[in-house]
Amino acid sequence: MAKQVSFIFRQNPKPCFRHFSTNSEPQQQQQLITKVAGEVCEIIRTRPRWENTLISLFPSFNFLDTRFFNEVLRLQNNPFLSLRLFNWLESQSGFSLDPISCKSLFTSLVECNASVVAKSIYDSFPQFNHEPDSVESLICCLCNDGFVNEAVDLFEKLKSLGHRPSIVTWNAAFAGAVRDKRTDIVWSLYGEMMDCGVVLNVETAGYLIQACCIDNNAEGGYELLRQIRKDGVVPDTVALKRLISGFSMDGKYDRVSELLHLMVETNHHLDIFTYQEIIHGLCKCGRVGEGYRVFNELKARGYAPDRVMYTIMIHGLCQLKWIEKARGLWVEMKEKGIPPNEYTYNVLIRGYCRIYEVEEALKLLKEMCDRGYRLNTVNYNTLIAGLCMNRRTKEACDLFEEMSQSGVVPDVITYNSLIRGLCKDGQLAKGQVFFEELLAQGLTPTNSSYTPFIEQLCRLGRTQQALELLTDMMNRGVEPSIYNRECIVDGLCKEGSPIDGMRWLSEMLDRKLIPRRKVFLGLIKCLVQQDKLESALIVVNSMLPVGYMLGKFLSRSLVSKFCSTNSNHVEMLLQDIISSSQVS
DNA sequence: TTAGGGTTAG
Repeated sequence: MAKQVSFIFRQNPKPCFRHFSTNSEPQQQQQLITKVAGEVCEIIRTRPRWENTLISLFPSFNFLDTRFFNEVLRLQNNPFLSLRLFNWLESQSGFSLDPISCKSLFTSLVECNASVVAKSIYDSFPQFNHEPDSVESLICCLCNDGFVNEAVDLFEKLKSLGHRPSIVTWNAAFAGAVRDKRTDIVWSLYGEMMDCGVVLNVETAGYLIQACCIDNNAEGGYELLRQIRKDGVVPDTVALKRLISGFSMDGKYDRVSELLHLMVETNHHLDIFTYQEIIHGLCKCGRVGEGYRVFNELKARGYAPDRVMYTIMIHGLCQLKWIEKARGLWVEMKEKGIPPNEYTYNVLIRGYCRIYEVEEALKLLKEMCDRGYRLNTVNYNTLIAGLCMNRRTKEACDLFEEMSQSGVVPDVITYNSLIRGLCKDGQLAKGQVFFEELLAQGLTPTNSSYTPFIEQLCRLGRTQQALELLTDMMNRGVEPSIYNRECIVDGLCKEGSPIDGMRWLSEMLDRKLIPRRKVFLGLIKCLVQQDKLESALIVVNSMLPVGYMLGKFLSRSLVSKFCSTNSNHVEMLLQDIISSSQVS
Protein backbone atom coordinates (compact mmCIF):
# COMPACT_ATOMS: atom_id res chain seq x y z
CA MET A 1 0.00 0.00 0.00
CA ALA A 2 1.27 3.45 -0.94
CA LYS A 3 2.33 5.65 1.95
CA GLN A 4 0.25 8.66 2.69
CA VAL A 5 2.19 11.92 2.38
CA SER A 6 1.12 14.39 4.99
CA PHE A 7 0.17 17.87 3.96
CA ILE A 8 1.34 20.78 5.88
CA PHE A 9 0.86 24.42 4.93
CA ARG A 10 -2.08 23.26 2.96
CA GLN A 11 -3.97 26.41 2.14
CA ASN A 12 -5.35 25.16 -1.07
CA PRO A 13 -6.37 21.53 -0.71
CA LYS A 14 -6.36 21.11 -4.45
CA PRO A 15 -3.00 19.80 -5.66
CA CYS A 16 -1.73 21.97 -8.48
CA PHE A 17 1.06 19.71 -9.67
CA ARG A 18 0.08 16.97 -11.97
CA HIS A 19 3.03 14.83 -10.96
CA PHE A 20 2.12 14.87 -7.31
CA SER A 21 0.28 11.93 -5.95
CA THR A 22 -0.68 11.25 -2.37
CA ASN A 23 -0.40 7.56 -2.72
CA SER A 24 2.86 7.44 -4.59
CA GLU A 25 5.58 4.90 -3.87
CA PRO A 26 8.70 5.93 -1.84
CA GLN A 27 10.74 6.11 -5.05
CA GLN A 28 8.16 8.40 -6.61
CA GLN A 29 8.04 10.48 -3.46
CA GLN A 30 11.79 10.98 -3.58
CA GLN A 31 11.56 11.95 -7.22
CA LEU A 32 8.89 14.48 -6.38
CA ILE A 33 10.91 15.89 -3.47
CA THR A 34 13.96 16.24 -5.70
CA LYS A 35 11.90 17.96 -8.35
CA VAL A 36 10.26 20.41 -5.92
CA ALA A 37 13.59 21.04 -4.18
CA GLY A 38 15.17 21.86 -7.54
CA GLU A 39 12.37 24.26 -8.38
CA VAL A 40 12.49 25.85 -4.94
CA CYS A 41 16.26 26.32 -5.29
CA GLU A 42 15.67 28.16 -8.55
CA ILE A 43 12.88 30.26 -7.01
CA ILE A 44 14.84 31.31 -3.94
CA ARG A 45 17.81 32.10 -6.18
CA THR A 46 15.88 34.29 -8.59
CA ARG A 47 12.92 35.74 -6.69
CA PRO A 48 13.74 38.22 -3.94
CA ARG A 49 10.43 37.81 -2.08
CA TRP A 50 9.83 34.12 -2.45
CA GLU A 51 8.65 33.66 1.15
CA ASN A 52 5.22 35.04 0.28
CA THR A 53 4.69 32.84 -2.74
CA LEU A 54 6.14 29.45 -1.92
CA ILE A 55 3.05 27.91 -0.34
CA SER A 56 0.73 29.10 -3.07
CA LEU A 57 3.10 27.70 -5.69
CA PHE A 58 3.25 24.31 -3.98
CA PRO A 59 -0.02 24.21 -2.05
CA SER A 60 -0.09 20.52 -1.42
CA PHE A 61 3.57 19.92 -0.80
CA ASN A 62 4.90 19.00 2.60
CA PHE A 63 7.77 21.38 3.19
CA LEU A 64 8.26 19.98 6.66
CA ASP A 65 9.45 16.66 5.32
CA THR A 66 13.10 16.68 6.37
CA ARG A 67 13.99 14.98 3.10
CA PHE A 68 12.95 18.16 1.30
CA PHE A 69 15.35 20.44 3.17
CA ASN A 70 18.12 17.89 2.87
CA GLU A 71 17.56 17.79 -0.85
CA VAL A 72 17.69 21.59 -1.04
CA LEU A 73 20.97 21.54 0.85
CA ARG A 74 22.31 19.00 -1.61
CA LEU A 75 21.24 21.01 -4.66
CA GLN A 76 21.79 24.54 -3.42
CA ASN A 77 25.36 25.80 -3.76
CA ASN A 78 24.72 28.89 -1.74
CA PRO A 79 24.36 28.03 1.97
CA PHE A 80 23.10 31.54 2.71
CA LEU A 81 20.04 30.90 0.56
CA SER A 82 19.60 27.54 2.28
CA LEU A 83 19.84 29.32 5.59
CA ARG A 84 17.14 31.77 4.55
CA LEU A 85 14.91 28.85 3.59
CA PHE A 86 15.71 27.25 6.93
CA ASN A 87 14.71 30.45 8.74
CA TRP A 88 11.46 30.50 6.83
CA LEU A 89 10.74 26.85 7.59
CA GLU A 90 11.54 27.48 11.21
CA SER A 91 9.08 30.36 11.33
CA GLN A 92 6.37 27.89 10.37
CA SER A 93 5.32 25.75 13.23
CA GLY A 94 6.47 22.21 13.48
CA PHE A 95 9.72 22.36 11.55
CA SER A 96 12.95 21.22 13.10
CA LEU A 97 16.34 20.37 11.68
CA ASP A 98 17.21 16.72 11.77
CA PRO A 99 20.80 15.64 12.49
CA ILE A 100 21.55 15.11 8.80
CA SER A 101 20.34 18.50 7.58
CA CYS A 102 21.86 20.24 10.57
CA LYS A 103 25.22 18.70 9.83
CA SER A 104 24.87 19.49 6.15
CA LEU A 105 23.89 23.13 6.74
CA PHE A 106 26.60 23.60 9.34
CA THR A 107 29.28 22.06 7.13
CA SER A 108 28.34 24.10 4.09
CA LEU A 109 28.30 27.33 6.15
CA VAL A 110 31.73 26.50 7.52
CA GLU A 111 32.98 25.72 4.02
CA CYS A 112 31.81 29.19 2.95
CA ASN A 113 33.58 30.78 5.93
CA ALA A 114 30.26 32.01 7.31
CA SER A 115 31.73 31.78 10.79
CA VAL A 116 29.18 33.69 12.86
CA VAL A 117 26.14 32.00 11.32
CA ALA A 118 27.75 28.59 11.54
CA LYS A 119 28.53 29.23 15.21
CA SER A 120 24.92 30.21 15.87
CA ILE A 121 23.72 26.97 14.20
CA TYR A 122 26.24 25.12 16.35
CA ASP A 123 24.97 26.82 19.50
CA SER A 124 21.30 26.38 18.57
CA PHE A 125 21.58 22.62 18.13
CA PRO A 126 23.79 21.38 20.93
CA GLN A 127 22.00 18.04 20.84
CA PHE A 128 23.60 17.13 17.49
CA ASN A 129 27.13 15.91 17.45
CA HIS A 130 28.81 18.08 14.88
CA GLU A 131 31.73 16.57 13.09
CA PRO A 132 34.88 17.51 15.02
CA ASP A 133 36.57 18.28 11.70
CA SER A 134 33.88 20.84 10.88
CA VAL A 135 34.16 22.31 14.36
CA GLU A 136 37.90 22.65 13.81
CA SER A 137 37.22 24.39 10.50
CA LEU A 138 34.78 26.65 12.31
CA ILE A 139 37.48 27.55 14.85
CA CYS A 140 39.72 28.56 11.95
CA CYS A 141 36.95 30.68 10.35
CA LEU A 142 36.09 32.39 13.63
CA CYS A 143 39.71 33.25 14.29
CA ASN A 144 40.17 34.59 10.76
CA ASP A 145 37.12 36.77 11.28
CA GLY A 146 38.37 38.09 14.61
CA PHE A 147 36.14 36.05 16.95
CA VAL A 148 38.87 34.46 19.00
CA ASN A 149 36.85 34.27 22.20
CA GLU A 150 34.14 32.25 20.48
CA ALA A 151 36.82 29.95 19.10
CA VAL A 152 38.24 29.38 22.57
CA ASP A 153 34.79 28.29 23.63
CA LEU A 154 34.82 25.64 20.87
CA PHE A 155 38.21 24.32 21.99
CA GLU A 156 36.57 23.68 25.35
CA LYS A 157 33.70 21.78 23.69
CA LEU A 158 36.08 19.63 21.63
CA LYS A 159 38.06 18.91 24.74
CA SER A 160 34.94 17.75 26.57
CA LEU A 161 34.23 15.39 23.64
CA GLY A 162 37.72 13.97 23.98
CA HIS A 163 38.74 15.27 20.55
CA ARG A 164 42.28 16.53 20.05
CA PRO A 165 42.43 19.44 17.58
CA SER A 166 45.13 19.42 14.94
CA ILE A 167 48.09 21.80 14.94
CA VAL A 168 46.49 23.73 12.04
CA THR A 169 43.54 24.62 14.25
CA TRP A 170 45.72 25.61 17.19
CA ASN A 171 47.79 27.80 14.88
CA ALA A 172 44.69 29.52 13.49
CA ALA A 173 43.69 30.40 17.05
CA PHE A 174 47.19 31.67 17.88
CA ALA A 175 47.14 33.80 14.72
CA GLY A 176 43.78 35.33 15.69
CA ALA A 177 44.85 35.97 19.29
CA VAL A 178 48.14 37.57 18.20
CA ARG A 179 46.26 39.77 15.72
CA ASP A 180 44.06 40.98 18.60
CA LYS A 181 47.11 41.33 20.84
CA ARG A 182 45.40 38.88 23.24
CA THR A 183 48.52 37.23 24.56
CA ASP A 184 46.56 35.96 27.57
CA ILE A 185 44.63 33.73 25.14
CA VAL A 186 47.84 32.69 23.37
CA TRP A 187 49.47 31.49 26.56
CA SER A 188 46.42 29.74 28.00
CA LEU A 189 45.74 27.96 24.68
CA TYR A 190 49.39 27.02 24.38
CA GLY A 191 49.18 25.47 27.84
CA GLU A 192 46.16 23.45 26.78
CA MET A 193 47.84 22.42 23.55
CA MET A 194 50.78 21.04 25.46
CA ASP A 195 48.44 19.28 27.89
CA CYS A 196 46.85 17.59 24.85
CA GLY A 197 50.27 16.40 23.76
CA VAL A 198 50.22 18.35 20.48
CA VAL A 199 53.73 19.35 19.44
CA LEU A 200 54.34 22.87 18.17
CA ASN A 201 55.59 23.49 14.64
CA VAL A 202 57.51 26.38 13.12
CA GLU A 203 54.30 28.33 12.52
CA THR A 204 53.32 27.98 16.19
CA ALA A 205 56.77 29.15 17.22
CA GLY A 206 56.29 32.23 15.01
CA TYR A 207 53.09 33.15 16.82
CA LEU A 208 54.62 32.51 20.23
CA ILE A 209 57.56 34.75 19.32
CA GLN A 210 55.12 37.46 18.28
CA ALA A 211 53.25 37.04 21.57
CA CYS A 212 56.51 37.47 23.51
CA CYS A 213 57.22 40.68 21.58
CA ILE A 214 53.71 42.00 22.29
CA ASP A 215 54.44 41.33 25.98
CA ASN A 216 57.65 43.41 25.59
CA ASN A 217 59.67 40.25 26.12
CA ALA A 218 61.88 40.16 23.03
CA GLU A 219 64.42 38.05 24.93
CA GLY A 220 61.76 35.36 25.51
CA GLY A 221 60.99 35.42 21.79
CA TYR A 222 64.67 35.15 20.98
CA GLU A 223 65.01 32.12 23.25
CA LEU A 224 62.16 30.42 21.36
CA LEU A 225 63.84 31.26 18.06
CA ARG A 226 67.09 29.75 19.34
CA GLN A 227 65.28 26.55 20.30
CA ILE A 228 63.57 26.03 16.96
CA ARG A 229 66.71 26.87 15.04
CA LYS A 230 68.23 23.78 16.64
CA ASP A 231 65.77 21.85 14.45
CA GLY A 232 67.06 23.72 11.43
CA VAL A 233 63.92 25.83 10.91
CA VAL A 234 63.35 29.58 10.94
CA PRO A 235 59.98 31.26 11.60
CA ASP A 236 58.24 33.52 9.12
CA THR A 237 59.11 37.11 8.25
CA VAL A 238 56.43 38.59 10.51
CA ALA A 239 57.85 36.93 13.63
CA LEU A 240 61.42 37.94 12.77
CA LYS A 241 60.34 41.50 12.05
CA ARG A 242 58.56 41.70 15.38
CA LEU A 243 61.66 40.48 17.15
CA ILE A 244 63.78 43.07 15.34
CA SER A 245 61.31 45.74 16.29
CA GLY A 246 61.34 44.58 19.93
CA PHE A 247 65.11 44.63 20.15
CA SER A 248 65.25 48.01 18.37
CA MET A 249 62.99 49.46 21.03
CA ASP A 250 65.20 47.97 23.74
CA GLY A 251 68.30 49.37 22.01
CA LYS A 252 69.80 45.88 21.68
CA TYR A 253 71.47 46.36 18.35
CA ASP A 254 73.75 43.35 18.45
CA ARG A 255 70.57 41.24 18.46
CA VAL A 256 69.05 43.39 15.69
CA SER A 257 72.14 42.94 13.57
CA GLU A 258 72.17 39.15 14.19
CA LEU A 259 68.51 38.87 13.17
CA LEU A 260 69.04 40.97 10.05
CA HIS A 261 71.85 38.65 8.99
CA LEU A 262 69.63 35.63 9.69
CA MET A 263 66.88 37.11 7.52
CA VAL A 264 69.27 37.74 4.64
CA GLU A 265 70.81 34.25 4.93
CA THR A 266 67.39 32.58 4.95
CA ASN A 267 66.01 34.64 2.05
CA HIS A 268 63.41 36.51 4.05
CA HIS A 269 62.19 39.70 2.48
CA LEU A 270 63.33 42.81 4.30
CA ASP A 271 60.82 45.52 3.61
CA ILE A 272 61.12 49.23 4.08
CA PHE A 273 59.10 49.05 7.30
CA THR A 274 61.62 46.78 8.97
CA TYR A 275 64.39 49.20 8.14
CA GLN A 276 62.23 52.09 9.23
CA GLU A 277 61.77 50.56 12.67
CA ILE A 278 65.50 49.94 12.96
CA ILE A 279 66.37 53.53 12.05
CA HIS A 280 63.66 54.85 14.36
CA GLY A 281 64.89 52.65 17.21
CA LEU A 282 68.52 53.74 16.65
CA CYS A 283 67.53 57.42 16.67
CA LYS A 284 65.36 56.99 19.76
CA CYS A 285 68.16 55.50 21.81
CA GLY A 286 70.53 58.24 20.74
CA ARG A 287 72.44 56.33 18.07
CA VAL A 288 71.48 58.77 15.32
CA GLY A 289 74.83 58.48 13.53
CA GLU A 290 74.31 54.74 13.13
CA GLY A 291 70.74 55.33 11.99
CA TYR A 292 71.97 57.78 9.40
CA ARG A 293 74.52 55.25 8.15
CA VAL A 294 71.81 52.57 7.74
CA PHE A 295 69.62 55.14 5.99
CA ASN A 296 72.35 55.98 3.48
CA GLU A 297 73.22 52.32 2.93
CA LEU A 298 69.61 51.61 2.12
CA LYS A 299 69.49 54.37 -0.45
CA ALA A 300 72.73 53.07 -1.96
CA ARG A 301 71.11 49.62 -2.24
CA GLY A 302 68.19 51.07 -4.14
CA TYR A 303 65.56 51.33 -1.42
CA ALA A 304 63.49 54.48 -1.83
CA PRO A 305 62.73 56.02 1.57
CA ASP A 306 59.22 57.39 1.90
CA ARG A 307 57.97 60.44 3.75
CA VAL A 308 57.85 58.74 7.14
CA MET A 309 61.39 57.46 6.78
CA TYR A 310 62.61 60.94 5.79
CA THR A 311 60.74 62.45 8.74
CA ILE A 312 62.35 60.00 11.18
CA MET A 313 65.81 60.71 9.79
CA ILE A 314 65.38 64.50 9.71
CA HIS A 315 64.10 64.31 13.27
CA GLY A 316 67.17 62.35 14.39
CA LEU A 317 69.56 64.73 12.65
CA CYS A 318 67.78 67.74 14.20
CA GLN A 319 68.16 66.18 17.65
CA LEU A 320 71.92 66.12 17.08
CA LYS A 321 71.63 69.70 15.79
CA TRP A 322 73.00 68.48 12.43
CA ILE A 323 70.71 70.94 10.74
CA GLU A 324 72.64 71.12 7.47
CA LYS A 325 72.31 67.38 6.93
CA ALA A 326 68.64 67.58 7.94
CA ARG A 327 68.08 70.39 5.45
CA GLY A 328 69.86 68.30 2.82
CA LEU A 329 67.36 65.47 3.29
CA TRP A 330 64.52 67.98 3.26
CA VAL A 331 65.60 69.27 -0.17
CA GLU A 332 66.23 65.72 -1.39
CA MET A 333 62.76 64.49 -0.49
CA LYS A 334 61.16 67.48 -2.14
CA GLU A 335 63.21 66.87 -5.28
CA LYS A 336 62.03 63.27 -5.31
CA GLY A 337 58.47 64.52 -5.36
CA ILE A 338 57.70 63.73 -1.72
CA PRO A 339 56.17 66.88 -0.23
CA PRO A 340 56.72 67.33 3.52
CA ASN A 341 53.60 67.13 5.68
CA GLU A 342 52.79 68.46 9.15
CA TYR A 343 55.02 65.84 10.76
CA THR A 344 58.01 66.68 8.58
CA TYR A 345 57.49 70.42 8.98
CA ASN A 346 57.22 69.97 12.71
CA VAL A 347 60.54 68.17 13.14
CA LEU A 348 62.46 70.70 11.05
CA ILE A 349 60.79 73.69 12.74
CA ARG A 350 61.79 72.15 16.07
CA GLY A 351 65.32 71.66 14.70
CA TYR A 352 65.67 75.35 13.88
CA CYS A 353 64.27 76.38 17.26
CA ARG A 354 66.85 74.15 18.97
CA ILE A 355 69.71 75.98 17.30
CA TYR A 356 68.06 79.33 18.10
CA GLU A 357 67.23 80.12 14.48
CA VAL A 358 63.64 81.15 15.13
CA GLU A 359 63.35 83.24 11.97
CA GLU A 360 64.09 80.19 9.86
CA ALA A 361 61.53 78.22 11.86
CA LEU A 362 58.91 80.93 11.29
CA LYS A 363 59.71 80.93 7.56
CA LEU A 364 59.00 77.19 7.48
CA LEU A 365 55.80 77.78 9.39
CA LYS A 366 54.63 80.30 6.80
CA GLU A 367 55.51 77.87 4.00
CA MET A 368 53.54 75.16 5.76
CA CYS A 369 50.46 77.37 6.08
CA ASP A 370 50.80 78.58 2.48
CA ARG A 371 50.68 74.95 1.41
CA GLY A 372 47.30 74.67 3.06
CA TYR A 373 48.27 72.84 6.25
CA ARG A 374 46.24 73.79 9.27
CA LEU A 375 48.33 73.90 12.42
CA ASN A 376 47.48 71.26 15.01
CA THR A 377 48.18 71.23 18.77
CA VAL A 378 51.60 69.62 18.32
CA ASN A 379 52.65 72.24 15.75
CA TYR A 380 51.57 75.04 18.09
CA ASN A 381 53.34 73.40 21.02
CA THR A 382 56.56 73.15 19.05
CA LEU A 383 56.41 76.82 18.11
CA ILE A 384 55.39 78.04 21.55
CA ALA A 385 58.24 76.07 23.17
CA GLY A 386 60.63 77.27 20.48
CA LEU A 387 59.70 80.92 20.99
CA CYS A 388 59.91 80.57 24.78
CA MET A 389 63.30 78.93 24.48
CA ASN A 390 64.42 81.95 22.52
CA ARG A 391 63.04 84.31 25.16
CA ARG A 392 60.27 85.46 22.81
CA THR A 393 57.53 84.89 25.37
CA LYS A 394 55.31 87.72 24.12
CA GLU A 395 55.08 86.05 20.70
CA ALA A 396 54.50 82.69 22.38
CA CYS A 397 51.55 84.16 24.30
CA ASP A 398 50.20 85.73 21.09
CA LEU A 399 50.45 82.36 19.41
CA PHE A 400 48.53 80.82 22.29
CA GLU A 401 45.76 83.38 21.72
CA GLU A 402 45.76 82.60 18.00
CA MET A 403 45.57 78.92 18.80
CA SER A 404 42.46 79.36 20.94
CA GLN A 405 40.85 81.61 18.34
CA SER A 406 41.48 79.04 15.60
CA GLY A 407 39.74 76.42 17.69
CA VAL A 408 42.88 74.33 18.26
CA VAL A 409 42.68 72.91 21.76
CA PRO A 410 45.72 73.51 23.99
CA ASP A 411 46.89 70.55 26.06
CA VAL A 412 49.01 70.24 29.17
CA ILE A 413 52.20 70.53 27.10
CA THR A 414 51.04 73.88 25.70
CA TYR A 415 50.51 75.24 29.22
CA ASN A 416 53.70 73.71 30.59
CA SER A 417 55.74 75.25 27.78
CA LEU A 418 54.27 78.70 28.41
CA ILE A 419 54.73 78.38 32.18
CA ARG A 420 58.33 77.36 31.70
CA GLY A 421 59.03 80.22 29.29
CA LEU A 422 57.37 82.83 31.48
CA CYS A 423 59.01 81.65 34.72
CA LYS A 424 62.44 81.58 33.08
CA ASP A 425 61.74 85.13 31.97
CA GLY A 426 60.91 86.10 35.56
CA GLN A 427 57.19 86.51 34.81
CA LEU A 428 55.95 84.23 37.58
CA ALA A 429 52.64 86.02 37.99
CA LYS A 430 51.79 85.58 34.31
CA GLY A 431 52.90 81.97 34.54
CA GLN A 432 50.50 81.53 37.44
CA VAL A 433 47.63 82.78 35.26
CA PHE A 434 48.36 79.98 32.79
CA PHE A 435 48.68 77.46 35.62
CA GLU A 436 45.26 78.45 36.88
CA GLU A 437 43.82 78.26 33.38
CA LEU A 438 45.31 74.78 33.02
CA LEU A 439 43.37 73.71 36.12
CA ALA A 440 40.23 75.54 34.97
CA GLN A 441 40.36 73.62 31.69
CA GLY A 442 40.16 70.42 33.68
CA LEU A 443 43.67 69.36 32.67
CA THR A 444 45.83 67.46 35.14
CA PRO A 445 49.03 69.33 36.01
CA THR A 446 52.22 67.31 35.67
CA ASN A 447 55.60 67.65 37.31
CA SER A 448 56.57 70.08 34.52
CA SER A 449 53.65 72.34 35.45
CA TYR A 450 55.21 72.92 38.89
CA THR A 451 58.94 72.66 38.26
CA PRO A 452 59.47 76.13 36.69
CA PHE A 453 57.80 77.81 39.69
CA ILE A 454 59.73 75.78 42.28
CA GLU A 455 62.97 76.43 40.42
CA GLN A 456 62.46 80.18 40.20
CA LEU A 457 61.07 80.61 43.73
CA CYS A 458 64.08 78.79 45.18
CA ARG A 459 66.44 80.85 43.05
CA LEU A 460 64.78 84.02 44.39
CA GLY A 461 65.12 82.80 47.97
CA ARG A 462 61.34 82.28 48.32
CA THR A 463 61.80 78.68 49.37
CA GLN A 464 58.82 78.59 51.71
CA GLN A 465 56.51 79.33 48.77
CA ALA A 466 58.28 76.66 46.76
CA LEU A 467 57.65 74.23 49.62
CA GLU A 468 53.96 75.12 49.62
CA LEU A 469 53.86 74.32 45.91
CA LEU A 470 55.62 71.05 46.55
CA THR A 471 52.93 70.14 49.07
CA ASP A 472 50.16 71.12 46.62
CA MET A 473 51.86 69.00 44.00
CA MET A 474 51.95 65.95 46.25
CA ASN A 475 48.34 66.53 47.30
CA ARG A 476 47.42 66.24 43.63
CA GLY A 477 49.29 62.97 43.39
CA VAL A 478 52.20 64.41 41.38
CA GLU A 479 55.51 62.98 42.57
CA PRO A 480 58.30 65.57 43.05
CA SER A 481 61.41 64.83 41.01
CA ILE A 482 65.02 64.72 42.26
CA TYR A 483 65.45 68.06 40.55
CA ASN A 484 62.58 69.60 42.58
CA ARG A 485 64.25 68.44 45.81
CA GLU A 486 67.65 69.69 44.63
CA CYS A 487 66.10 73.12 44.08
CA ILE A 488 64.74 73.08 47.63
CA VAL A 489 68.19 72.23 49.07
CA ASP A 490 69.76 75.05 47.01
CA GLY A 491 66.98 77.42 48.03
CA LEU A 492 67.40 76.64 51.73
CA CYS A 493 71.14 77.36 51.42
CA LYS A 494 70.34 80.64 49.72
CA GLU A 495 67.99 81.47 52.57
CA GLY A 496 70.79 80.75 55.03
CA SER A 497 69.18 77.55 56.36
CA PRO A 498 71.71 74.84 55.38
CA ILE A 499 70.72 72.65 58.34
CA ASP A 500 67.21 72.38 56.85
CA GLY A 501 68.92 71.69 53.54
CA MET A 502 70.79 68.82 55.20
CA ARG A 503 67.50 67.30 56.34
CA TRP A 504 66.23 67.34 52.74
CA LEU A 505 69.48 65.84 51.52
CA SER A 506 69.31 63.11 54.13
CA GLU A 507 65.73 62.27 53.15
CA MET A 508 66.77 62.07 49.51
CA LEU A 509 69.62 59.70 50.27
CA ASP A 510 67.30 57.55 52.40
CA ARG A 511 65.06 57.24 49.35
CA LYS A 512 68.09 56.34 47.22
CA LEU A 513 67.70 59.58 45.27
CA ILE A 514 71.19 60.82 44.48
CA PRO A 515 71.47 64.59 43.93
CA ARG A 516 74.05 66.02 41.57
CA ARG A 517 77.53 66.80 42.97
CA LYS A 518 76.99 70.54 42.85
CA VAL A 519 74.11 70.21 45.34
CA PHE A 520 76.43 68.56 47.90
CA LEU A 521 79.10 71.15 47.21
CA GLY A 522 76.68 74.06 47.59
CA LEU A 523 75.50 72.71 50.92
CA ILE A 524 79.04 72.12 52.23
CA LYS A 525 80.07 75.60 51.13
CA CYS A 526 77.14 77.16 52.90
CA LEU A 527 77.82 75.16 56.09
CA VAL A 528 81.50 76.16 56.04
CA GLN A 529 80.56 79.80 55.60
CA GLN A 530 78.38 79.54 58.71
CA ASP A 531 81.22 77.74 60.52
CA LYS A 532 79.06 74.62 60.89
CA LEU A 533 82.05 72.40 60.32
CA GLU A 534 80.74 69.27 62.03
CA SER A 535 77.72 69.35 59.76
CA ALA A 536 79.88 70.07 56.73
CA LEU A 537 81.87 66.98 57.58
CA ILE A 538 78.70 64.90 57.77
CA VAL A 539 77.76 66.06 54.28
CA VAL A 540 81.28 65.28 53.04
CA ASN A 541 80.95 61.79 54.48
CA SER A 542 77.61 61.23 52.79
CA MET A 543 79.03 62.48 49.50
CA LEU A 544 82.02 60.18 49.31
CA PRO A 545 80.15 56.83 49.10
CA VAL A 546 78.18 58.20 46.15
CA GLY A 547 81.48 58.57 44.31
CA TYR A 548 81.77 62.35 44.21
CA MET A 549 85.06 64.24 44.86
CA LEU A 550 85.27 67.23 47.11
CA GLY A 551 87.44 69.37 44.83
CA LYS A 552 90.62 71.33 45.57
CA PHE A 553 89.10 74.65 46.50
CA LEU A 554 86.56 73.35 48.95
CA SER A 555 89.07 70.90 50.50
CA ARG A 556 91.50 73.75 51.19
CA SER A 557 88.79 75.93 52.57
CA LEU A 558 87.64 73.13 54.88
CA VAL A 559 91.19 72.33 56.05
CA SER A 560 91.98 75.92 56.85
CA LYS A 561 88.72 76.34 58.73
CA PHE A 562 89.39 73.24 60.79
CA CYS A 563 92.97 74.28 61.48
CA SER A 564 91.80 77.61 62.80
CA THR A 565 89.06 76.15 64.98
CA ASN A 566 89.42 72.58 66.10
CA SER A 567 92.68 70.86 65.23
CA ASN A 568 91.40 67.48 66.50
CA HIS A 569 89.41 67.11 63.35
CA VAL A 570 92.22 67.74 60.94
CA GLU A 571 93.44 64.18 60.94
CA MET A 572 90.01 62.79 60.29
CA LEU A 573 89.34 65.31 57.59
CA LEU A 574 92.58 64.53 55.81
CA GLN A 575 91.63 60.90 55.90
CA ASP A 576 88.38 61.75 54.12
CA ILE A 577 90.13 63.86 51.54
CA ILE A 578 92.54 61.03 50.84
CA SER A 579 89.62 58.60 50.44
CA SER A 580 87.93 61.13 48.21
CA SER A 581 90.98 61.33 45.98
CA GLN A 582 91.14 57.55 45.82
CA VAL A 583 87.54 57.37 44.69
CA SER A 584 88.23 59.83 41.90
C1' DT B 1 49.23 49.22 -6.69
C1' DT B 2 46.13 46.53 1.14
C1' DA B 3 48.12 49.19 5.38
C1' DG B 4 51.41 49.64 8.40
C1' DG B 5 55.01 53.66 10.39
C1' DG B 6 56.77 59.19 11.88
C1' DT B 7 55.93 65.07 15.29
C1' DT B 8 55.50 68.57 20.87
C1' DA B 9 57.86 70.32 27.33
C1' DG B 10 61.68 68.52 30.92
